[in-house]
Amino acid sequence: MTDSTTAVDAASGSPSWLADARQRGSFRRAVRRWYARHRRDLPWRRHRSLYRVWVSEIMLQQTQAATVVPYYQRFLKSFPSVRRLALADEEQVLRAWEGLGYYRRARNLHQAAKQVVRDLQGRIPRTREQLQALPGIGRYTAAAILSFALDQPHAILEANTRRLYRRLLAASSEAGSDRSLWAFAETLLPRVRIADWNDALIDLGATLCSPRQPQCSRCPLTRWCGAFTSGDAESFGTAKPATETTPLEELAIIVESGGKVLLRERREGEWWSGLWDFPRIRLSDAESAADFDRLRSRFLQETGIEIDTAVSLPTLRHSVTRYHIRLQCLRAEADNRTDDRLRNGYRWIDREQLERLPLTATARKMAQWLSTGGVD
DNA sequence: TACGCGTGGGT
DNA sequence: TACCCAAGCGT
Repeated sequence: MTDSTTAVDAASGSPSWLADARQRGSFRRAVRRWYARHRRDLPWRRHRSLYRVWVSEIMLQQTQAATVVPYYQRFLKSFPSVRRLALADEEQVLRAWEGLGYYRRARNLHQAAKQVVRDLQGRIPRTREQLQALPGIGRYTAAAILSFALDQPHAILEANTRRLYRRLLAASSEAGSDRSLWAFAETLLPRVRIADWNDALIDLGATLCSPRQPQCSRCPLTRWCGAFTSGDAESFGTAKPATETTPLEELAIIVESGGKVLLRERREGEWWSGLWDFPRIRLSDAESAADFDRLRSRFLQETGIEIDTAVSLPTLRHSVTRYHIRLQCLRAEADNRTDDRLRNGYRWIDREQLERLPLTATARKMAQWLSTGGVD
């Protein structure tokens, strides 16, 4: 190996070794040798079908593998086939997804399953174009499904491989555009054993080529790595400028009346649409949770229900994209329970139903307080 | 092209 | 504690 291995061809912007078939072969063997010894044992790699890989890939979008594992296993138990998924109610599907976030994924997956059963006799498409026509499946997911389930020759580009390729190319976030990274991935793609190849690159990116403190000393690819050669591998791992966050103050109230609690299904276009939530009020800068009379009147406006006193519960903190929400929680009794006064879609729900309904993450925590009779 | 979308793990 | 980040897609 010479010092010029990681040199970059000025015209194409790609490293000079990439044009050399022998070098590409050497690179591929290094990847495969590493994978043979270090592959992760993940449930969606055990017995692969189009359906199972599809479910796993949707769950894995923007979500770490370790987080997905228990959800994947439960989901397949509840919905073992595309037909069973298509027959399910959306509420059941969202309940199985609850806690994973990005609930649009679950609704798209459910819609797509219904489409496959209704229009395609239950046969999941086997081409990238047809897969990408289904909701929730983009270029990466289509390529992943076909390569993992059927070993079709499609390159992939996602968070792990994107970081790995940026480092290999010593590309800054501007130079390392998705267009050039996809092209790089396709040039590297071997002719056979594509599923293993794509898994290998993902595992390398996930376990060695991590965003911070990459394990270059254990990496089989340092000979070809521009970032390693530059001596500053870490700096290529993160790219995004931090977006400014906005703090929000909100109030949530558990209101009980005769064994029922007040809940509302979040509507289309709102955050957490399709999930159920306790009554929630956005507090302006001028409003304070300590001003109970004011809150009482805001609550009446929001729900149509009057409360007299309330007990404080813990304050929860959570984020939605660029908003950091401080959610103050209260518990109260309703003065009455006349359904005809309810507004904005609020409903009285049996406490036992809380187990069955899909709740937002904060609502689930509050429901736990309710069922255990206290706070952790 | 850039932003909205959720949550939990890691540091 | 308060960040950063994750097997992306849709608009």
